[in-house]
Amino acid sequence: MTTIARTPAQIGNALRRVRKDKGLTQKDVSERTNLRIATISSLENGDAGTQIRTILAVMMVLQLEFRVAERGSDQPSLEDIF
Amino acid sequence: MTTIARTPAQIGNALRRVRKDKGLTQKDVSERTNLRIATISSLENGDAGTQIRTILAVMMVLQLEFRVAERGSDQPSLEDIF
DNA sequence: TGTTAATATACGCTCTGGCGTAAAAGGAAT
DNA sequence: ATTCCTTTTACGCCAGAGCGTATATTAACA
Repeated sequence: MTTIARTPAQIGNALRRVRKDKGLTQKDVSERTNLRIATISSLENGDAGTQIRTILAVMMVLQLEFRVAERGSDQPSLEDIF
Repeated sequence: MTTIARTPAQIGNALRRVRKDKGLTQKDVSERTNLRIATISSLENGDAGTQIRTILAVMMVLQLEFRVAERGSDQPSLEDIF
């Protein structure tokens, strides 16, 4: 699954969804990143001031990565083709 | 084009490349985002402390978006299929 | 090689992110 | 309802991001 994220809120929502899908709590992520639970909460709630190092640390733990893509270039999925 | 960005440096490089491809200077981006040139420079050089609002503002101007993707899920390109 | 554009750095300032810590509020069960 | 887990919020603190401004440094290129 790949989700578009153009706003801090969209990033936060995406990370929260993945975290829950993986059965992890904010505390789990907190421990594995050495970030405060409050920081994870803030990020998931779309705080625009969150530093990129913080987001990337959480994404690392969730085994996620960013892809920088041109806006509007729709991502063709295999389902769209076959 | 879609580039993977797992580190602040990779994000900075991707944004710099796209900016130049579009024939824009840091000053151009600076004016359109109301961010200082110094901030753009810092971001492009991979400052891990850059805030997500700053990165997203620049990406907006460059008509870029993030995609949150599972690490290791290779992005199949049409060329790979046909 | 000298001029101009572009990028990188620096200084003082204000604001706030994340820290440590703690408490409050929500949620999901029995 | 109460217990337990999870998430949110709060407070004082320090470090640093981005601001305004200005000056280096580097890059192009006549």
